[in-house]
Amino acid sequence: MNWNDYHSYIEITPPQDFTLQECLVFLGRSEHENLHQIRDGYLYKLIKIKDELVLLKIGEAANLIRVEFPASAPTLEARRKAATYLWEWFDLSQELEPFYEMASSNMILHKIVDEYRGLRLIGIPDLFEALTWAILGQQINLAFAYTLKKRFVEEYGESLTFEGSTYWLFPEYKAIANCSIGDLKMLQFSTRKAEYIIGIAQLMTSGKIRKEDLLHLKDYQQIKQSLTAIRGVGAWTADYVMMKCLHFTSAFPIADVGLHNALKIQLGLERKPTLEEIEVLAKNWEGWQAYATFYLWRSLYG
DNA sequence: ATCCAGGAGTCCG
DNA sequence: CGGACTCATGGA
Repeated sequence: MNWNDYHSYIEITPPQDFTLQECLVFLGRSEHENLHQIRDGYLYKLIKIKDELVLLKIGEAANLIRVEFPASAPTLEARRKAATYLWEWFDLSQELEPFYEMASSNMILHKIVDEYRGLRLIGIPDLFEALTWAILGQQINLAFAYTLKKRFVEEYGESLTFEGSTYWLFPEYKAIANCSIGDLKMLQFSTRKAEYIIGIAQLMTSGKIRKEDLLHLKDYQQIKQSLTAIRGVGAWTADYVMMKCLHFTSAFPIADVGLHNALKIQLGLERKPTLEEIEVLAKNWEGWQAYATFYLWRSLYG
């Protein structure tokens, strides 16, 4: 991780193949998003560092990522954690050349990697958030999923108001472990979604699911099995979480409806492709299925 | 009104 | 193991 500390702000030197603007386009895809804001070309994000809410203002300065701390003077630890957070959020450890190399000769991918070059797989570093967001999105349209998330965040998350704008933090699992099914049903969660999410909050509170433990397993299949053993987590959710939270570039949520729609459009099909057809199409994506999927999702947002 | 949505669990043979 | 059924409700 390459960053410079100027005490009141920091600058991160991104790796090759990084374009902040492309990442901001993806982050700005939904009007309903309340876990970050984009204004005047700057990205605002609230994070928590040792019980303290820290607002980040992220922008570009001469090909560097500059992070300012508009709401309060940052401690050294806050500056370090901010750099670490951004490095993970934007997946800056990844070397994308092999992906672009593969994609350049791929019938489906070559056009979109050219168009969105520099886009990184925007992650969800917090495991509880990744799991919860995936479960919220199961089998309902995305607009409604965002509505549910907004209610959930604004009911159980912490917030900071600065210069007239309110910034939200995703709820912590400890705060949700004590919820009843009825509490979440009041937000229009289905019984199933409420059960799954409270169950996961309880598993995490008791230490039975931890991101570090999953990452230590290393092996793709072991981690996927550990995840799908959780009630409410099927193959799609496990791959989604491995892709967005655990940084597995080979994770592949092959049953994803958004992926199907993107492939249908890219290929000019009358219908969505079948799973068997997708397996054939993705034959050469080996090792980069997550990035291929992510770029295809991006293609759905104009 | 009708169909679909960034699925998962359960049951049945 | 593979397929059908159930959940559950907003959006287009």
